[in-house]
Parts: sequence; C-alpha cells; structure tokens
Amino acid sequence: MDDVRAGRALRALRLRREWTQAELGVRAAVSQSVVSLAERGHFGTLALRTVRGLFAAVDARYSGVVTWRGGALDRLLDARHAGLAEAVVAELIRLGWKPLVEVSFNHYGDRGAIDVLAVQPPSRCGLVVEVKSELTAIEETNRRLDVKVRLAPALIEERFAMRPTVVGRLLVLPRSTTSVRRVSGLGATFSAALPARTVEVRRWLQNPTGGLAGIAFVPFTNGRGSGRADRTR
DNA sequence: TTTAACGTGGAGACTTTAGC
DNA sequence: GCTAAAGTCTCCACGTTAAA
Repeated sequence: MDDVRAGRALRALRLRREWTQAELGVRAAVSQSVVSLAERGHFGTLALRTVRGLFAAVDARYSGVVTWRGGALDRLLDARHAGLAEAVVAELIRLGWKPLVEVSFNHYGDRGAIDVLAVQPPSRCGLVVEVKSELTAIEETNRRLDVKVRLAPALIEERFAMRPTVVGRLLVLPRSTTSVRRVSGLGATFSAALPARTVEVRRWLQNPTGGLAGIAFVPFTNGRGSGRADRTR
C-alpha cells in the first residue's frame, strides 16, 4: 500500500468514527496538522511512531513494506536464513541427529513449515528448530513455535516412522550483539518459555534427556568471510 | 584499540497561527 | 474543517576526550 492510499485509509477510518482531524490528533497525542499531513500521504515528513500512533488511535495497524531491486530483498533475507539453517543442520548431523528442512504441515487450519525437524533415533527424541535471521515479532514467534511443537510428534511419525518420547524446541538466532541484546532485553515470559541458552542447548543435543526449550546463537556465515557487519559510514 | 561519556550543531518532527 | 507557512524544540549524529 502506498502512502497516499494509506492516508486515504486513515481518513476513511477517522470519518467512520465521525471524528474531526483535531479529535484524532488528541487521541494520537499529535496536532491536527499532523493528522492532515498523514491523511494526505505525507508520511515521509512524519516519524514512524507518529504514523503508527495515528492508526492505533483508529484501532488499525500500520506496517510499512520494504522493496529493493524487485525480488532481490527476499533473496537477500533468504540467504541469511538459509545460512543459519545450514549451520544448524550441519551441527545436528555431526551430533548424530537426522534433520529435515522446511517440513510443511497443514493441520485443521494450522499451516506452515518447520525450518528444521530432526530426530535422534537412539534416544527417540525429536527437535523442532525455528530459525530467525532477525527477531522481530516475539509473541508471534513464540506462538508459532508452540503450534509446531504440538504438531511435531505426528510429523515425526509420518516422516521418520518413529513416535518420539519427547520433542525439544529450539529458536536459532544469528550470533550478533543485536540478537543477544534483544534476547537479554526480553520480558520474563519469553525467557521462561525458552530458558536454555547455547551451552545448555549443545549439551542437550549431545545427550538429549528430558525436554529442551531454548535459544541458540549461531555464527552467521554466507560463504564470503566472517559475516561481520559492514561498519563503513 | 575500544568503549563510554559528554558537548555541540543541525536536521527534522511537531506546534502554532493565519487564511481559505 | 482543513491546509500551508513559519517558528520552536527535541533528538541524533558527530567529534573530542578520557579511561580501561
């Protein structure tokens, strides 16, 4: 959706409530002029938090769309995701696990794909791995992981002809200061849902006894060196 | 060499006000 | 009720310095 169309949507939502621009401004804690700018699609002159605040005031949600060189952005993001998944798969194989990548499912409306689904036959343990090149929607990530873990036993039985005694859940993030800081800054709820960290996760993968719920930070490599962020300015 | 703390200038985000 | 222009003020980037 372009800015002008988004502005028209904001106006329509405001008029639906029979509010003036000034009234919407009060509710969004901005002046009437800002409302006018937004409704005319001048989002470039407004702070993102202001735009979101305006849409929130009419009980709507604004999310921008990033495009770059056609589909190149998707390929760029996929490359990061694929690099992390590849590192996870290599480590699982090394530790005696049998991994499958991109295992799709469709179960009574719950549709999606598990990034990495793995089993370790000797221990009869299963593992659901969610790979995130960037941690954004925390609640949504947690919710999706819950769904996948719930469906995992049936999928493992179907794909590996084995009923697992336990299924671990693992969130994999790139090893970067941003990721580590983001996780450490998360609320207690999220930390309680995925308490184990890299060392504990590795220990469990080597000797899976009991359940696992944790986060592992994996170095990101794209096959072109260390993968360190470009610091030029 | 890296990191943190601090000061400063400028850009831009927002408000006020006048006018349509 | 709304737009546009002018003014105000906040905040961030950047440079410098000191400490580890």
